[in-house]
Amino acid sequence: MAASTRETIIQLGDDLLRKDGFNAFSYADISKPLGVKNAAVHYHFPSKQDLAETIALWHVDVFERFVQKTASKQPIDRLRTFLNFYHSIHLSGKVCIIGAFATDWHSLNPKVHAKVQAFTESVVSWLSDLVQEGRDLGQIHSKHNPRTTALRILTSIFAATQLARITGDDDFSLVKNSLLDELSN
Amino acid sequence: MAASTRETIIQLGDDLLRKDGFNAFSYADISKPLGVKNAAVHYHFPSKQDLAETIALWHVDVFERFVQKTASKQPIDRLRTFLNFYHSIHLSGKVCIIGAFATDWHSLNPKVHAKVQAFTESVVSWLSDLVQEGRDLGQIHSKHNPRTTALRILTSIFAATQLARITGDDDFSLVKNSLLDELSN
DNA sequence: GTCTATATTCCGATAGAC
DNA sequence: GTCTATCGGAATATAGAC
Repeated sequence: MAASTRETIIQLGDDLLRKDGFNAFSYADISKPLGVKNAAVHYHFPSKQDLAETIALWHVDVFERFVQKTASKQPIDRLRTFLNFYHSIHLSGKVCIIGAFATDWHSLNPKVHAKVQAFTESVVSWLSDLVQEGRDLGQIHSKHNPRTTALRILTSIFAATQLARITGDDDFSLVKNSLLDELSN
Repeated sequence: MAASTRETIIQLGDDLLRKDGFNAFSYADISKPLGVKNAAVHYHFPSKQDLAETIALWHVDVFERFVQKTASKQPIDRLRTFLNFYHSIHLSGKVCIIGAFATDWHSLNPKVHAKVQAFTESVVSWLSDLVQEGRDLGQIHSKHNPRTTALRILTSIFAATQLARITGDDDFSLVKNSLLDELSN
């Protein structure tokens, strides 16, 4: 099925947000590829905050599907899939949405904050469960409590998508591979 | 000694850059506290890119002094001081300059990029040396190569300054303390 | 050398056309 | 329901006053 205008706007907005940052793009950057005037975007998303909120909700959806699709995998394989997903983010020239929202935090209103918080907490929670399960099964090695390990995985890999812009692709791989090496039993 | 106007601009610019992001502040935000018109800032820094470049160079200076001041410490204590420095960044409501520049990367010109790359490489290099030395002295425990461990420390702690905006202060401490726990022998 | 008045462009947003 | 013409304001930057 063809993507609706609304869906296309969300996609373009998400790309711009994660490539350039919330304050670096305008509605004109979204309307131009669509072949309409910038004001047309305001019909679908009255304010830029509304768009940001919808982008956050879209990530909730995507992650929910990711969770379901990987639910039957072994914990260590879920981790591998998670890290591969971040690798694709890096290769596409974007950064993780969590870091993008975090550095633009003070430009976003409370409604956006709430959605981003819910999304982030769901990722941390999912990772914590993965670590706990993996440890119970003897697949994952970690001396910290599950949430702490989850935070260490998440911070390292999402910062790697940022750092690699500065220091190069190799450093992304070093971070990614070291996480797997370290956590695998 | 009283800070020069130029120095004050750099300070204000750095604060705004790390609190709100490069595209979220204007010269008016800098000129207002100084009691002058926004155009006055252009005399000191003709373009915003010039200001960004100078901010990057300022961080090179600060880090150089940090390195010298901590040179006589034991590796594990240097690490502790480094992580405490990031704690103060977090408490002041800012994020690490590396992450701030990284998410705004495509808004910055090649001259800024070069300065940020030099700064970042000096931090990674310093951390790598610290890890290597610490391991030789039996103070630091790490199964990866020094650069990889350095990258894991840096990514985790700078992302923690970002993540904690979303999930709260506790998570910053969890990351920070787990790094020390894990690396200390 | 330092700052102000001003130009130009672009931004987010509203009102209203179709 | 969808998009355009347009507004008010803010952004970066230049030219020139003091």
